[in-house]
Amino acid sequence: MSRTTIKDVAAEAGVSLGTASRALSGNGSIAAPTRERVLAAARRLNFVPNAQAGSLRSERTRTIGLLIPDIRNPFFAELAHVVERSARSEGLSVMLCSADEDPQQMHDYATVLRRQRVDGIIVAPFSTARDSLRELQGSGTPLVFLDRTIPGMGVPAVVSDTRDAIADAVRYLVDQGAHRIGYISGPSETTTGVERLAEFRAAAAASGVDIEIAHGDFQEHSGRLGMRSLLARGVDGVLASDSLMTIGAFKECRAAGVKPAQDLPFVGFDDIAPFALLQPSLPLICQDLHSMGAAAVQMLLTQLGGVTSSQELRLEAHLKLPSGSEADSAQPIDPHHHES
Amino acid sequence: MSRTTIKDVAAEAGVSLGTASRALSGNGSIAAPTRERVLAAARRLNFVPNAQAGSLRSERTRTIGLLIPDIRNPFFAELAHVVERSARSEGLSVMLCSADEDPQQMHDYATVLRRQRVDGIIVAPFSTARDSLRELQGSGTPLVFLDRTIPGMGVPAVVSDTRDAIADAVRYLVDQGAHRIGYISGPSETTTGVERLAEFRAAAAASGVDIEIAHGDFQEHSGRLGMRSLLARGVDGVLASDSLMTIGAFKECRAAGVKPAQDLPFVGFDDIAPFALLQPSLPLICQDLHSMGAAAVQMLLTQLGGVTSSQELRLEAHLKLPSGSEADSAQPIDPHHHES
DNA sequence: ACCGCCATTGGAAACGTTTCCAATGTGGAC
DNA sequence: GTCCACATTGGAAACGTTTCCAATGGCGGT
Repeated sequence: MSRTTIKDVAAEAGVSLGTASRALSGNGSIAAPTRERVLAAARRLNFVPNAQAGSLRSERTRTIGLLIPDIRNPFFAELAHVVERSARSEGLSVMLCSADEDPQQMHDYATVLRRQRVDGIIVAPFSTARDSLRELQGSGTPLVFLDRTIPGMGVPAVVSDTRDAIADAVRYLVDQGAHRIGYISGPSETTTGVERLAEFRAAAAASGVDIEIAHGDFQEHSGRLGMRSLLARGVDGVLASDSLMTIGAFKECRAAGVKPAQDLPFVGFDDIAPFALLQPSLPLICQDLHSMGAAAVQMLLTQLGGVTSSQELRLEAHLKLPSGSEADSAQPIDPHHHES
Repeated sequence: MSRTTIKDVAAEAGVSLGTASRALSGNGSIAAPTRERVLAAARRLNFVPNAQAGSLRSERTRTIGLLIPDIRNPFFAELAHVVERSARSEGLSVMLCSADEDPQQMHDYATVLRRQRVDGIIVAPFSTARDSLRELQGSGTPLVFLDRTIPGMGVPAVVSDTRDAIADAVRYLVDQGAHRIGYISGPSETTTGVERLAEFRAAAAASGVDIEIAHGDFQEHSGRLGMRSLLARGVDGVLASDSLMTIGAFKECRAAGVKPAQDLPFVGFDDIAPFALLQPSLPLICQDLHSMGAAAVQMLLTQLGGVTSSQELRLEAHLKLPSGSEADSAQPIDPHHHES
């Protein structure tokens, strides 16, 4: 049993309960020999402190919440991994919540996290979850938005700046001979959905190319439907605006007997591992996931330190073209194996 | 601020603290009108109970730990999602820990979960983490093994039974003309690594075909190395024993100018979404992820109920062949869009 | 030698729930 | 009419830490 409490440790070490606590938590002054004696006793008794009791008194849980739309989305899985590592290295545990792109579920999770009294929350929000998030904000929980944001809430955010990458993508599609570019957009409830669409429109206008828009919801299925609709509208180039819709669009092409990136100029989104299997490889808009996750944790830490800010950090995304296909790069086939 | 406590709610409702608690938690008898009054008061005050305080007294956290090797592995991402959903529907929160296939990290997480006093833990273990897990077990935390197990620990487990699927895969490769089949194995620290290898050996022996083994570690990189080694050894058919190594093996083929499943008969592992993008599509050994995750949660619930068992549930995996490629099935190209 | 400061320690309060126990009231059975 | 069982409620203890406060002792400065 872990029925061992700090009281037992104190007795074993021959000190008072308060002293034992100071030795174990590292707060308050304590003589080195005493600390050693307590630590030894704790080790001997295989003592593991009760986090509930500690948090109750100290009002800090050393735990943060991570509220993402869907862990099955490889983009968010990778992001979750990065956040988790960063947090861990700061001594924070992460409670992961995957809301299935559903505002109601996001609301429920927000309550769970509030009940758990997490020290702070990193969230990729929908605008339709604004009320739930305001509630959290009102309860004093430090928030950081990641990947997406909700303008006007005064919450600091880490997002990608996709303007140039999308412009590059449009230029690339035009170079490939496209005159009528289809775009599969994300939902208007997300800033990524709205902004990327606006950036695409602007870029297309600058290039003087025709466009067709299919409205999607960042799920694979809508990628399929979007591509189906765009094909019916006779586009000769397509840009999908997230990884799952890229997968869906790709599948639909296949079902329609069209080879994306060969028969049909195509640019996908997010550099997730399995895309590297595709032959010929896909042009992709890549986000700097690692920096995003790490930055979000740092921002949250800043807030936990009592500093309130509403800074928005924008990290450049970029267009990544297939290595050898356009003969514009003489790079080796197998540069370095381990991607991390 | 969420400075509102149950005491405030009690005052607002004009009842004692104990009564308020009974009304809110649903334990103990309480008159319906009283309960309504308390609930109304709680709503009015926007009261969210402090989980730490409750757990401290009740010795239950309504939280379980999920300890998996790597959330970036789509197999585990999907599994995590299923577990999370099942747990949530039982009113349990999940604390997700991703150990990067590293026993030391698994040990650290085990301590974190113990400190958090989670009610139980679902874990996909390495045998090298046996000591950490014994410690958990010794502390009285209910455990369930998922995907992998450690024999002899008396911990209930949910695993795939891959014997028949692997035999089918070997037969398939032979049918494709293979005489010397390469196998990329998982690490010997996992039961999945050991058992699948044994099953492969047995199936190959039964088919009278030559084999070559490359030892991997369930990471993409080792899939590459494994495939490289196997190609050098002149195999004419390959089976990779998990999803990440399938990705690695696939990439290596590409780098070597060999088309897997065309030039080289190939069977991969796990039916993860992006594999569906491949053209021609890959024969895959598929596990019943959904049932596995749900069963693990149910098993853990049983244990939380005080029943100790060491039951091992084995769910059949199966070989899934490319739909039309072998002309053995006349199925539509696009059966149903939404996979969940 | 005396005083005061600081480091160290012990003791106890406090955190916000749940749950145990006792007190009260209400209804039915005899 | 009396008594018992039961439902409901109030009050208080308990959970295991952290942290505040006060007490002790040693040490250097004067």
